[in-house]
Amino acid sequence: MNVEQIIKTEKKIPLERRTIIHFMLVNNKINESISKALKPFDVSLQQFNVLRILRGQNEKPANLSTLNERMVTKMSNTTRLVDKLILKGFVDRIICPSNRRKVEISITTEGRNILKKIDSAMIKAEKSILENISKKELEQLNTLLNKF
Amino acid sequence: MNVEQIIKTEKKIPLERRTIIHFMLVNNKINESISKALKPFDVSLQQFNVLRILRGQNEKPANLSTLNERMVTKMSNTTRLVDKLILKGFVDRIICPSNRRKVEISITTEGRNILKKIDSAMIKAEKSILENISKKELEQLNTLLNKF
DNA sequence: CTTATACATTTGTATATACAATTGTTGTAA
DNA sequence: TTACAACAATTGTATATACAAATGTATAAG
Repeated sequence: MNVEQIIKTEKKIPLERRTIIHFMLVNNKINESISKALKPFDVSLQQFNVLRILRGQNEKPANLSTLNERMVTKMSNTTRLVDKLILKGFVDRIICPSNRRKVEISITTEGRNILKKIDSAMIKAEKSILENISKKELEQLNTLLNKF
Repeated sequence: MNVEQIIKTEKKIPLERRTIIHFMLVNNKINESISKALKPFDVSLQQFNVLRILRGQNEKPANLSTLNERMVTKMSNTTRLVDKLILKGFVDRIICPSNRRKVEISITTEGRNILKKIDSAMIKAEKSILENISKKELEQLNTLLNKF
């Protein structure tokens, strides 16, 4: 991936700016790959993220603020994100009996089933995204990302 | 930046997946920084990108498809993005005389002025994003990003 | 017990973006 | 020259997201 070539400029970009642009370009590519993998299941990246969080709770439901805390990309409207998942039948939402201000969101069997199907597509997407990166390079990348 | 801590999970995430999540987290942070830097100027990241492309043309106007080609994050509606910039008085748009299907978009003096102001805010944001990264690490990062 | 404050979520509204269909223009083959 | 395909941008529409205000509930102070 050559930055100058992709954004079609002949100018020399300072290393700092170039790195940030580079970063965004790679991120776009990653997002495209993953969105494409999710498309057949009619589930967005954010929706998938919520489903995965709920599965990770093993049976224990989560409330909205917990979901928000754990999402990779925080959203300013998790209510409506959950609305969509309810419409699709992948999650349930009930008012928390011990604190009626809160809400308890849990994944349904149907939600677990779709997640299971998505899992293999996701692993495939991840592999294809990282196909040119060795394990050593992955570790190196993680070390660098830690510095941000 | 510790991935597990940020998304608040105790589970071990496989290195591939962890790297991708890590990547997204850093990207979110970068976007936040830059958006915050742009906020006082009431210009979005994409709008800023278009302005910078137009400035890079030195005087030569660009048409829509050229803009789209050169944008870091491609959009499926550059027309309306340009509409916003016209409303703000930062760009002009005329129908291309030699080919009336095309359009010629150019940056106005006002656009150049705001860009000049944004420039220093942007350099500051870039510096703060990369404050913990040495030059050597930057180069290392670029090498790794090239592999995607 | 009443009132005020903090909390958790939802709703309203504006804006942004994606995608497909449409419009208007140009090039080209008969 | 006409008819048709290709091109470039715009428009319509649905969906996504951001942000602030509103709703309903719990907690705490007097």
